[in-house]
Amino acid sequence: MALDFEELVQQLLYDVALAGKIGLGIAVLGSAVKAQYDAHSITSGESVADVEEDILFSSAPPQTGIQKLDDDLVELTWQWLSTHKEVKIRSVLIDQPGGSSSVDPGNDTTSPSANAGAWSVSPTLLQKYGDLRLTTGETRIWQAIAGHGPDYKRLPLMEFELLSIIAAYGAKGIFQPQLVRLSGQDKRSVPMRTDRLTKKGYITKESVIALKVKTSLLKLTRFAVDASALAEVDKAHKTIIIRYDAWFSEFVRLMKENNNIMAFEDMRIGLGINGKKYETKTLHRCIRRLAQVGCLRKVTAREAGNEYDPHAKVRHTRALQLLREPNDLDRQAFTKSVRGQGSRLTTGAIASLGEEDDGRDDADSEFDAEDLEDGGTVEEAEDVAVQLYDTKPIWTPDLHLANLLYRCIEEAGMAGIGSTDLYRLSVGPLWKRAMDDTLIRLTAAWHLSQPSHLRHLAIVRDSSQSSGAPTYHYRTYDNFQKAVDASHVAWDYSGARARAGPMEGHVVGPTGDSVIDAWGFSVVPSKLLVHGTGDATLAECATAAHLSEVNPIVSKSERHTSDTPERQKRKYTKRPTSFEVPQ
DNA sequence: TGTAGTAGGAGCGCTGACTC
DNA sequence: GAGTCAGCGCTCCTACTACA
Repeated sequence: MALDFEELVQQLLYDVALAGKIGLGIAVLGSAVKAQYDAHSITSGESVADVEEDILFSSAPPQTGIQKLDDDLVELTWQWLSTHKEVKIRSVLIDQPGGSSSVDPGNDTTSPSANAGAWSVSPTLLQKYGDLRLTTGETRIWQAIAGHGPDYKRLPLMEFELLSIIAAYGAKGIFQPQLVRLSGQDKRSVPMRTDRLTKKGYITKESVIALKVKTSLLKLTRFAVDASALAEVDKAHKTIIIRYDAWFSEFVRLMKENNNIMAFEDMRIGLGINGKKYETKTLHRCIRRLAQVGCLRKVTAREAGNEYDPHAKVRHTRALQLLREPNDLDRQAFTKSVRGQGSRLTTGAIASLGEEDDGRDDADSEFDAEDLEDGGTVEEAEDVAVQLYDTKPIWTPDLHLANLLYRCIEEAGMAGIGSTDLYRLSVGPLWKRAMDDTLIRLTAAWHLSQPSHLRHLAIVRDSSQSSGAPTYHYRTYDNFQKAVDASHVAWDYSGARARAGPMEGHVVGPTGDSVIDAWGFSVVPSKLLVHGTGDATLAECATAAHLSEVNPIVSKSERHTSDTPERQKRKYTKRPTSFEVPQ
């Protein structure tokens, strides 16, 4: 159907109003004109000669109106619009909001707000009208943007200003940081106002990662586009845009299609981000947050075996398992951290983590070989998924870690407990390093870690094989003795030495144990002390320990003038690999 | 590769001005 | 006085970067 010129002007008036206070530039006007004609099946590049043959013999009515979109038509439209009683012309050189052309959609030919296919403005027109914008009256702007007349109770002034800027960016939308710069409003107030606009239904607010920051993409509700048009919008922004909502929907769909368990690599391929490091890192964060709310867990799954080669090496793969039907809370967690569950994790939240995550989640190595090698996994009968940590840890910050560990190990009885089970029972995977440190202190020299009268509280470390890899195994002193008596284990090197006597340099009491002072510490022989009394300055201690030989300040005066800079540098940077402390 | 530091986005809550 | 709006201090979270 042909487009009547009056109808075209009415449509363009709407576009001018939609541009709000920013106004419509010549480039966008041209694109809007083209879009209107495209919508009425008149292509801008169609030649008159193409339709001449049809005029006489075609059953279709002859086409009327403008057949070709060129500079003259756009300029004519501009002039016609500018004479309209409701339209005003303003100069961007005087009052352009934000003062940056880079964020001004008024002449942004890539903006899809008014066009199906952009119309490229000629340099002549750009020079003539580039600094001018068409704007219209307040009532028409309100009608176009908000869908109703001016109503500052319903839509406060500051919110309307934001809305008009968002409207000016049309279907392309605008990122919240850009909106802050353009509006000049306080950056802390803008998110709240855009939230209100979303609740009132004026705009859509989509959580995305774009411009290398996590932010929101804002669009008028009427410009909410379907998934097929998203790629075009992304192109218009000329940046990587990660849409959490779209990811989440696709994520859930893929999980359900695969019986709620799926290899991580397959998920990456399914989401179309295989080989994209940046997107993969972001996906890891989303998965971590989803695991934190208990919607899914990371598992290591054994790949289906080779039926033709039963001796083929079993391969494991990183996988994800959906634990329940995702809800709105899970969608929020996928998008962002639920407030209070980040660094301020509650004990309950920690206990519900149920995943292998000790802070390495941002790296691709988060599912690494270590996860596969740890013992204590549970193999599922059906799809051979090996689940890690299916028991909630019991540690809370008000429990003394050493006491808790002793209790867990003691409850394991004569059989003892492996390190993986100990993690699972006590602190979970999150505080692995802290627990490792405590265990090393307790067991590296277990016969010295407790004074003799508390030896029954010592923890003896042994080693065992789990999944083909050596792991530590822990028993209490009494339980280890029982295991020895039952011929299940034998006193190994450390145990034999402990039973043979204390380490060299320690004073031995009548019972063979170290002599301890009133505080429970071993008494240090006087021959090991500086001057034999233990009363010395730091410098004297350093001299006695021969630290001056490696001290760069001391050696500075001895530096030979003939040393090369490289040799001097080596001297200054020389450090001992370790200090030998006399026993 | 892991960690610490930094910058920016966003949310919470308080306060003051304004209106009814 | 109550409700609303706007501004702002403080804080947390996230992504990036430099460095060991």
